[in-house]
Amino acid sequence: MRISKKAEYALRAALILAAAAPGRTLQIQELAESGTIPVKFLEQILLALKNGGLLRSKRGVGGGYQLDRPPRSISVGEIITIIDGSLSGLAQGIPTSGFPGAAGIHACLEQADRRTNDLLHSQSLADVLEADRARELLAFEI
Amino acid sequence: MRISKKAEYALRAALILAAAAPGRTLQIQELAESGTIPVKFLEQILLALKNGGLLRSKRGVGGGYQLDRPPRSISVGEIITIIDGSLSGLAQGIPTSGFPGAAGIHACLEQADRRTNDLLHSQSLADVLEADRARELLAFEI
DNA sequence: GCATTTCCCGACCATTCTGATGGGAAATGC
DNA sequence: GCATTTCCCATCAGAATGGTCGGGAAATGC
Repeated sequence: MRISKKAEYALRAALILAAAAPGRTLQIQELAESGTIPVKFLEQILLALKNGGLLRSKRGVGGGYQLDRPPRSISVGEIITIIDGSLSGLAQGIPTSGFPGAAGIHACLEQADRRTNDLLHSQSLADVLEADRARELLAFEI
Repeated sequence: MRISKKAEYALRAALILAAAAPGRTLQIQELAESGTIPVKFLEQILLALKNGGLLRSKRGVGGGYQLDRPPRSISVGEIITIIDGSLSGLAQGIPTSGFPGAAGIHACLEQADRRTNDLLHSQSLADVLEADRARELLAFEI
């Protein structure tokens, strides 16, 4: 029913990378500080994101991480899915038969899953950052 | 990210009650067998549903449970909410500031929550049973 | 008054999940 | 060859999940 801390951290890190100057690499340390994330925990997360095809990394002096694709083409849903395995699996494990309404309830939950999936896969990191800026502007005007 | 087993059982029990002849009371034993639910566990669940204003109960010989309202006016979302406390809290615990995109990501997840909430609160037990019957009919024609 | 059935506790338990932490191997740059 | 930084596996404590068990009180029907 919730998003895992791990996925939350992954989103933070991805957003920080997305907000950084394009082409710039950030090290785990910097990301951990900017996002207030435990370093070693973040390490695992970045690794997962890398293996998920989202990040590119470079070892050694001057190494670090950067997004492997433009922020416009990376969705919130994709990140959560990489980390948590799935996103909003309300229908997971629910039987499709065995008692009255079984198929119906499963279909219903599946539809809910589809909706959040669609929404979160349609929101890119760029969208999120823009929403953030729009919100700041609004706050300023008030 | 998932619906708890408890909520799943609650849905089963509610649907079984909804499918029964109106006005008929079912005992824990019957519900447990029809829904394949551990009896003592179900007891807790029915109690919660009763305190949530969904069920009416009667003690003693010939006692049991029945819905306190027509199936048309009880939603899937209501049941899950009573048992799990909330439904689809993707945005729960996500900060609204502290790093670039924080507000944006929170807003995004909140929107997803609103959508599943709307959907599941719009689906009544009656709807679910009907969907079930429609599906059976379809299977028959194939 | 006796059987039945819900009500309502509270304790316990096994397993899994979550949120980390630690230590070393392997690249890389100089 | 040495510092740096990622890679990767192993482990761990604590919480949550999904129950189980027991027992006594209170309705209700006969």
